[in-house]
Order: sequence, then structure tokens, then C-alpha cells
Amino acid sequence: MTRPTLVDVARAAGVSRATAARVLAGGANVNVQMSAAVEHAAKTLGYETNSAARVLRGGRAGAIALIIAFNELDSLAGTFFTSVLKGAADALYASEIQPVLLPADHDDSDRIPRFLRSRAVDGAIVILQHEITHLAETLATSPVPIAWVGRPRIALAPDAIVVDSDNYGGGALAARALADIGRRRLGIIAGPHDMEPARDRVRGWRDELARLGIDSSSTVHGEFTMESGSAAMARLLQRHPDLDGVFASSDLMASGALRVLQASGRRVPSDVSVIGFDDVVVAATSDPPLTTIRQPLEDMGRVAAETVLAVIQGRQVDRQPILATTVVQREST
Amino acid sequence: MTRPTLVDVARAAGVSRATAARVLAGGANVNVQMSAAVEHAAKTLGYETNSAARVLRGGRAGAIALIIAFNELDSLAGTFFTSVLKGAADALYASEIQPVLLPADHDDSDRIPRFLRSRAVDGAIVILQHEITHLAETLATSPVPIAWVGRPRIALAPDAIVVDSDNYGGGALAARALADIGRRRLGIIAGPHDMEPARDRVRGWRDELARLGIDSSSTVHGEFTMESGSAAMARLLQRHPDLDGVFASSDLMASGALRVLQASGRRVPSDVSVIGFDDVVVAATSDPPLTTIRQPLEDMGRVAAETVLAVIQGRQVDRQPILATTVVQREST
DNA sequence: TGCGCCCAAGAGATCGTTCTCTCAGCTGGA
DNA sequence: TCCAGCTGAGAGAACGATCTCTTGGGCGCA
Repeated sequence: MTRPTLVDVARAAGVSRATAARVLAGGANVNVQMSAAVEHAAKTLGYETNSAARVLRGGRAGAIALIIAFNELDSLAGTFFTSVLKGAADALYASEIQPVLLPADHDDSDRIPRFLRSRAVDGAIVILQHEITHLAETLATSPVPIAWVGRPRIALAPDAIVVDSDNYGGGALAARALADIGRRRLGIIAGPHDMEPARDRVRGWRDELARLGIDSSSTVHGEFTMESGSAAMARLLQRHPDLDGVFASSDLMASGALRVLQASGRRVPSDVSVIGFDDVVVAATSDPPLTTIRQPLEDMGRVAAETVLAVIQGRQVDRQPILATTVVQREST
Repeated sequence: MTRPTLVDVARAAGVSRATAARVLAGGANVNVQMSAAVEHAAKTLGYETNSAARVLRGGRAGAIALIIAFNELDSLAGTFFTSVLKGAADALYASEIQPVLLPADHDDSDRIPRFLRSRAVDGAIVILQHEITHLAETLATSPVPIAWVGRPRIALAPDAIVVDSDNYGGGALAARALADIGRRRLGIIAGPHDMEPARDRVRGWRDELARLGIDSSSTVHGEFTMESGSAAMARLLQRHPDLDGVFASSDLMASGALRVLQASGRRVPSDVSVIGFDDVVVAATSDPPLTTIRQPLEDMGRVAAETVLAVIQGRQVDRQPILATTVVQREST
């Protein structure tokens, strides 16, 4: 009933442990007959390398931790990082690396560093959400490389791995998209003040509008949620009842804004154009479907995984790649 | 630069390896001073048990595989199993067990059984979606216990671990909820024929309506997606333009049905009542918010985790728990 | 006072793989 | 024909924690 070991395989094939290991490792410098015998024995016995033994011997753990805030996982906001998760997991799958989930929002804040010290994983990917940015401090002294998807509030070491999308460029894209269709009375629903990506989107938006000679002063803030988007939209309408274009800097906020605009009797897009940011599932399923600035979330996850793997293997790579944002044209503009 | 081992801790504390191990394992039969010295040394050095060594020596891997279809992860349907995932991960966290993600929808179908044979995990939880039911065959001979969340198409061994919600009872609940508010011209959008849970919902619905003396014959089928729900609703309306109540047996289908009803000029709930099934995020965010039959998804994940852990530890537990469904009253009825 | 028992702590073996070292045998060139 | 060099295969050690076995010392009871 015990699982077969390398010794069992070697015995069955009539060779030594070492030879069997050589065959299974790739088979350089091994007699063809022996090689075949070993392969056959391994298959017959249903042999699979004991990963603990391999790791102990000095190999890589063959696993990467994915650190995410579980509280948000099953909300609409969760589709943000399920996309990243998927990209990361796909890339890891291709390299035969196991993704190990680590909830970031539990009380026991020492648990994550402890886990990283146990050598159970070779590296980690932090999929950043608002609440877990505090991890940056805790993980500063991690023994294994860590990739951040999205830039945390706190300053990281200069050689930190950070995968981000071009938030500044995305803000500019949103400005141009609205300007190009003739909108001139514009407002922005910005994200939380304390998030750098949120601020970058605003900067891109303002700089581009300034370049185009359009007023960019009307700004309200939301918290990247649907409700806060609705509330922000209401405030914006109160101040500027005549506006004809809104950039909501997240799709959830845009979708909340849509409802308020429609409830106020305005039609989207004929009266007011709305453009979102992220391109998560809600963007496609809202009514009307949202034109939005797409962050390549899945690519970001994939790149984060590939980068951290490269660093683990000692390869030289760009440690702070910035992925391009693009306009996804739907029906809200 | 190398991580400290137990030997380092023992040396720093001036004791033997064995004593240090005893202290860190819980500290029975150890002198108080030595115990304190070991604890201190471990803390100072930042010692953390090497999990590979512990596992190799015969311990448990301390990890459970979570097998899910990644393709759906970042869609709206994904909120179904992100809830289960969250419940499972929370339960595992409480037992200091690591959740390891295993994508179920890749080409290499041998990869999952191989992984389970490598002793890297002590058990597995399969979060079932339509497409991955074929895994039941592949995993029949798994060396570690597997918990199924949702019942697969294929017959499992009688001692298999299956966590499911009361689909039959849920169907009956839906029937009663609509009957109670006076609806009599009812239709059902059933799920795929080949899924047992989908059939159970229909049976519960029909049996309850029969008991109440209400006609239960109008049935159309969908594929549990929003689009298929819209299409099914259109067919149902064509056949029964006068209906006043619909049970869509998933929230996604209900939300698709809502749109078609509204587009046809009917108001929900004043003209037609709609009740969904699942209680995923879309139910709360659709317009109007959906009354629905709640599956306790997070609980199902939690129970699956607890059950598989119990089986691993050799404890006696109910291997096929069925969790109750409940009515969540919102604004579509 | 002496014997036996119990408790605390160390020594050694073990888990399964991988890697290095060693050795035997064969080939080829001088 | 002899030796150098190479190739293929086995023996042994190491990874780090844990568990059993052993030993020494102290205490209690007769």
C-alpha cells in the first residue's frame, strides 16, 4: 500500500538507484536497454518522484505562493484578481510550478513571512488590493523573491519586482477617447488619494486634457466600488449638471455611475458618454456595455509569474515591466 | 545566507538536536531553562521548520489540492466557485493547511493524478463545474482522499466524499415562494439535462407544484449562463405569453431572463415574478435584485475542507453531507 | 543505605532523492 | 602491446527533522 520509491523502480529494472535516477532525470549517458527497463518499471509501478525528498536534497520547491485578499474574492471586485490569478496560474502551469494560495487578510500577520521562511515555496506573487498594501513592510525581508502586481503605497527596494499597467497612459487614453467624440464638459471620478495607480490615472487624464485645451478641473473621488461610484456621480452631477462625458477610473465605479446617470433621466451615451477603467467582467455585462481602458490583467499575472521564475533561476530580466493599456470600445461612448 | 536549521538552533541554545525538536514540537518533558533557551535561539535566528524534511520523515504534507476549472475563473460564473474556494481556504487556514491550486481544464489530463501521487498534498477538493465532471474517472484511483463539491455525473464509489446542497428542496422552495404570492401561471428554466443537481431542482419544483395543484409542465432548458437564460426566457414567453412567474434555476440564467422580460415590456415583479438559484454576486447586483434560492457556497467549501481533513486524520464523519438551501427575499418577487 | 524506577536528554537511524566520487571496462593511438 | 582517456554504472554521502533507543542521574521507597 506504500507508494513505490526509486529503490523499488531500480530493483524492478535490475539497476542501481543512481542509474534509475539518471534515467528519470533525463537520461544522459545511459545504456538504451537499461533506460527502457527503468522507464517501463516506473510506469508499471506508478512511480512518481517524492517531492519532499527532492526539495530536501536541495532542489527547488516547485511552488510559488499567490498572496491575495480572500475577503474580496467572491465579490464583483474579485473578478479583478481572479483574472490576474488565472494569468499567473497559467504561466506557472507551463513551468510545472504549483501555485499555493496564501490568504493575506487574516489576523495572523506573521503567518505569511513564516511560511515564506519554511522553504515550502521558491517565491511569491502579491496580487495587490487596497487593503493589503501593508504587506509591503512585512515582506521587505523575505528570503524568497516577491513580485508585486500593482504598486503598493510603501516604497519598495529599488530592485523589487513590480508588474504594473500604464495607468498614466490609460488616463490619457480616456481623455482622448472622450475628446475625440466631441465631448468637452468632462468630469472624472478618481480613485482613493492614497493609491499611486489611482493618482497616475488622474495625472494622465489631466495632462492630456491640458494638452487638448479642455478644462480638467471637475474631480470627485470614489473608493473603486460600485456604491462609491454612484455616490461620486451624484456629487459630480450636482456640481456640473451640464456635463457630457465622465471618466470613472474603475469599471465598478463606472457601472455605479451609469445607474445614477440613467436614474437622473440622462441617456448613455447620447446625453453623456461614460468611460471606465480595468475591463473586468462587469464592463461587458453592464447596460449599456462599458467602453473602458483595458488593463491586461491576465498578462500582468503571467508576466509576474514569469519574472519571479526568471529571478529565482538567476536570469536577468526587467524587474519592473509596465504593460500597455488600451481602449476597448463598447456602447457607453 | 543559508537558512538556520534545527542544528543551528540547538547549538545556539547549547542543547542537542533532539531536545530542540522536543521543545519546538510542544515541549513535553523538557527542563524549563532549556526550553526557554531553545525558544529564544529559534526566535533570534528566525528559525522555521523545513517542511520538506518534516514531510520526508513521514509527516503530512500539510497541503490540500483545490481542483478547479480555470477557464471560468474570471467570468461571472466564476463567482460561483470563488465562494466555495473562499470557504475551503478559510477552513484550511484554520488548520494550518496550505491550499494548492490545480487547474482542471488543461490538456495534460495525467498531470493531476501524477501530482496526487507525488505526496505533495494529503488530499484534494474538486470544485465541480459542468466541464470538469470527466475528472471523476481519472481520479477514481487517487491515493489520497478527494472531496467533491457538487455531485459529478459519473457514479462515485459509495464511500466517496460528496458535499452538496439540497437541490431538490431548493426547487420545492422556489415553487412555494411563487405560489405563496399568488402566482399560478408558472414556468421553469431548467439547467442542462445531464447534470444531476439540475435535474434535482426540477424534480423538487414539479413535486411541490403537484402537491399544490399547480401546473408544472412548462419547461425550457438553459446552460446555466446569462445568454442561455435570455434565450430560454424568450422561448418560454413565446409558448406562454401570459405567465406570471419564472423559476430560473441559476442566478446567471435568471439575470438573462430579467433582461428579456423587461425588453418585452413586462415589469418585474409587478407583471412577472422571477426567482433564481445559487445566490451569487449577480443576484444582488442585477436590476431588480433577485429573489433567489441560496446555496451556502462558502459553507460547502468549508465543509468539504473539514470533511477531507477528518478523513485524512482517520476520524469518522458523514461523507456525504447535504447542506440546506434557503430563500433569499429581494425585489424580483 | 541500597535498589529500582522514572524522567530528562543525547545518540543514532530513517525518510527518498540527488549528486559526487570511484571504479571497471572498453577503445584508440602510439 | 600498453597505457591514457572516456564512458557507463554503482557506492556513498548529504539534505533536515523526527522518532526510537539508550544512558545517566536523581529521587523515593523499603
